[in-house]
Amino acid sequence: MISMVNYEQVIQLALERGFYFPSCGIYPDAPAGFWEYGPSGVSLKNKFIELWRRELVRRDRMWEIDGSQIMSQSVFLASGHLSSFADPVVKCQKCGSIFRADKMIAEVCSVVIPESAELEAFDRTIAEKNIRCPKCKGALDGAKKFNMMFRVGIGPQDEPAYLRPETCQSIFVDFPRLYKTMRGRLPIGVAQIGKSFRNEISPRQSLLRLREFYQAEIEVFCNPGRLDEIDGFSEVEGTVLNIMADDTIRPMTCREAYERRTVPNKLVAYYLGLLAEFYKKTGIDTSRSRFRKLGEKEKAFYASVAFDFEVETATGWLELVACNYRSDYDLTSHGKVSKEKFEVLDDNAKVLPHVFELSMGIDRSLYTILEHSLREDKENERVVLSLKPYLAPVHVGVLSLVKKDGLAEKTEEIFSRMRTRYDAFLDHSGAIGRRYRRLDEVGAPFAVTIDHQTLQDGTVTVRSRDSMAQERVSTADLDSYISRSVAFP
RNA sequence: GCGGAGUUAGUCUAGCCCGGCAUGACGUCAGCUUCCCAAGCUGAAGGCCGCGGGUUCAAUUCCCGCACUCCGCACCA
Repeated sequence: MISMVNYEQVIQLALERGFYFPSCGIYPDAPAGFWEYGPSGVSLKNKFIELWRRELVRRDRMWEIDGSQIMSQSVFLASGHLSSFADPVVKCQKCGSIFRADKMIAEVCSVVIPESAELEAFDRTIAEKNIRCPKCKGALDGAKKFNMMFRVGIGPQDEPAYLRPETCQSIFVDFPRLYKTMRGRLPIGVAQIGKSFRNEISPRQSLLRLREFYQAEIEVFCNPGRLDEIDGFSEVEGTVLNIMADDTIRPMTCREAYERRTVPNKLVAYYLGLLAEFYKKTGIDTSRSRFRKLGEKEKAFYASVAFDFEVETATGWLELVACNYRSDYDLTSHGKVSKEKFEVLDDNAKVLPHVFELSMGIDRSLYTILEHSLREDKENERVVLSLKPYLAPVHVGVLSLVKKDGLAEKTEEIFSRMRTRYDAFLDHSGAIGRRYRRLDEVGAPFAVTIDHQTLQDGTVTVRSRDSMAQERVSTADLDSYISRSVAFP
């Protein structure tokens, strides 16, 4: 009857209905890992971002900024990306093949050299063991670092700079100014939505692994001595988190998670709670989600505690948000390199804030919303995108039952009253059932149909997407009906 | 990056072995008809058959290279 969908069906819908599609598609040299959002995708994305603003930024009274995508070399010297965000590679002088140095050496002669070792270590082993190109036996060049950041040259001097590999660096860099000018008090969240860039070796699966992608990041600056003093904690203490630690998933409330020390402090428990409540409202099936506590080896080098928020999709468990307690790693290193002071006054004492981060992948979240919302309704021979009404690219379709007898004109009159307030879609042509099905596929929760009775008594039918049920509504009440139905929660 | 499979209209697809004007369906658009759930009829638009090279009188078809997509592996701040 109603069946779940797979990855292919989501891609198909995305391509056919203008959600997203490959970038530069008409040219043969289109690079992998770049996708664009079409009209339906942009509309969904904008609404998703609005929900994020409501549920996280405004709810927690965070500051939102919008930083540069290109940042100076010094930023990444301080952040560690210049040295650490890179893989060691060697190139064959003869056939030009490129290999991961550590992997190739381990494979050929079983000598294990850590990825982060000095480049000389790879060169030395290659020379000692006389390692040649595994493909053509040619001589190998010296090892180099392949940095995953995109380098750009600025001005005629080609000054080195980089496309940011994560949005949060501008938040750290801007923190001292923000704190002074915005009258800050700890704890304070600073949020940012924007693009980040990573030169992935092998981008895959459309929106799931991109070279240019959207992040919504929140950095919460806090006093490490007062992590259990969180005003809003009572608001989320009953919120259930599916926490996965030691390979088992256990649902527990934020309060339980904190009291059992599964989550280290109230501040982290509070933000995981906010995040869980946000995702519930996106329409993602959160019964198939988990906060996976990362083990020592999996964590990023700056994280002392880390949870990945993951959701089960047709492609397996997918990481949507990385939640890292970054301690004072970032502010300390930016302080050292820039000589800027990052200490602030809290509770009459000077303190270097710690940072807890929620780093959200927007593209992956949108994919998951589509996958979890898409249904094949075999009984009614239709494909339905059951998006939350407030996220739907089209709020309401406005249809004339037939074009003649003045119905088209009446329909346009009703449409023009709605079009600046809602994402409304006007359609006169074709069989009415076909037009309903088309709207079902872009997730429009309602369709308003103007028929002969409309001309007599001023009522229209409102057909709802999920139930296909219809009711008559007076045109005088239409605005409040739709506005109530598509309002954010 | 490695191994495998693919790439023909918006989408899916036939043709490829065996070289000779590019198939069909769905969708889209217009008209007629019906008037509340993908009905029917008529018509139309839409393709350098992924890109580049080679063989050939002639390449969607055979050969080589590349790009991209998908699946596994690896990678994944």
